[in-house]
Amino acid sequence: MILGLLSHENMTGYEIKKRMDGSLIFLGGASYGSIYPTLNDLVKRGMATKKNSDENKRNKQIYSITDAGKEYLKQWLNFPVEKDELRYETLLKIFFGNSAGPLQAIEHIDAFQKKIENGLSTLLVMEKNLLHHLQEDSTHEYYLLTCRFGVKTYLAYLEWCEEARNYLSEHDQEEK
Amino acid sequence: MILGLLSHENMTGYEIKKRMDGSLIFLGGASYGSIYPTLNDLVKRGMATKKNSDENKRNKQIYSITDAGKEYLKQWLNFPVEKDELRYETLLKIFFGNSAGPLQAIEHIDAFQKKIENGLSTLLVMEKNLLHHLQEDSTHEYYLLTCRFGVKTYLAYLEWCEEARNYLSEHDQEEK
DNA sequence: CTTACCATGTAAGGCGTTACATGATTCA
DNA sequence: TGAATCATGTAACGCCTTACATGGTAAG
Repeated sequence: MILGLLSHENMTGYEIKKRMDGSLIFLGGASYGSIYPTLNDLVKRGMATKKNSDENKRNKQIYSITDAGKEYLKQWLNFPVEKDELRYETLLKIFFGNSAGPLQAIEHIDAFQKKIENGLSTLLVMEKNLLHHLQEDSTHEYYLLTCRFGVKTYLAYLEWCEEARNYLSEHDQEEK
Repeated sequence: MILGLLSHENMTGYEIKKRMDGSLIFLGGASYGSIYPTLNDLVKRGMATKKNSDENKRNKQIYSITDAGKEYLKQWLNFPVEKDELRYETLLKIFFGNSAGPLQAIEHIDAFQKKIENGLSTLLVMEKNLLHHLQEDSTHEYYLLTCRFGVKTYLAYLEWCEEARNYLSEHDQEEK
């Protein structure tokens, strides 16, 4: 992922982290404790270079991808996908929800729904922006596809939230 | 998750692994190298007991949840969700797809679609079974909700696959 | 009789997080 | 001037996987 980001533009470790925690959170995050060592490893392996920006006294390291790095990235992209993994604790808590009862489950669904609604509105803004700037850069088309994936799945999640809540509250009434 | 499984029925480590890799793969898997030590840890912490089944000469250890384990599980279920994480390598490869081009991206989408179609048909079978046996056990209602989540999201994925493939193949023609 | 599956566990190692340590700059 | 943000890194630790090591049983 870091190599991919560097293929789009030169960045510092700090900026990479921000990107991963921000608009790309959808693709997965990372901590400084993994970003900086990875970056240095990429340099060691000849896939990136590190330049000290002297713009300020700030100790700012700007990383750039090399041709070898681009080649490696292309190879990785070419390679079949190994792992697609969804790990939703919410889902686990719903699955074992019988131990705690419907009210607990509904609380988890409510919390989940709020998170998803927030994520969705972010994605919709991104989508709009991408549609505006599609012509500028062909990478934007791929961003858009990823974004659309998010929009569609989040809409499905929200439908599920409604359905599940209705199901559980009906069941809860029967119990009384 | 192991504690949750034990709350539903007594099991061996081997059975737990099979369950996690089978119908519950949706909730996440685990290796023996994490299951057996966890099981022993649960025993050490008084949350489960281990009984040697003497049915055969087979060295079969059957684990059961204790009251303390049930209590701990309930507390965990009560606790707010900390992490819902989706890590789809497919998505990452689509996002950086510009480096490899639309044909590569379409290949990843095709492979993804096949995986999802398989998963969906499994989920639909599960759903049917659950609907048949809903009355028997109230845990089934929670299984059904989880299953419905899968069905809905997988359908959304498949819609996305169509959309993305169309988008990319149009774009590919323009390039020629 | 041998292949596949049942069954349990340990050891080494990889990967990533959290916490720590440090310091500059910007803005209110 | 103090808080927030920019900025980089290391060390300890936890968690998990892979690979190894071992053996029983069922079915063809």
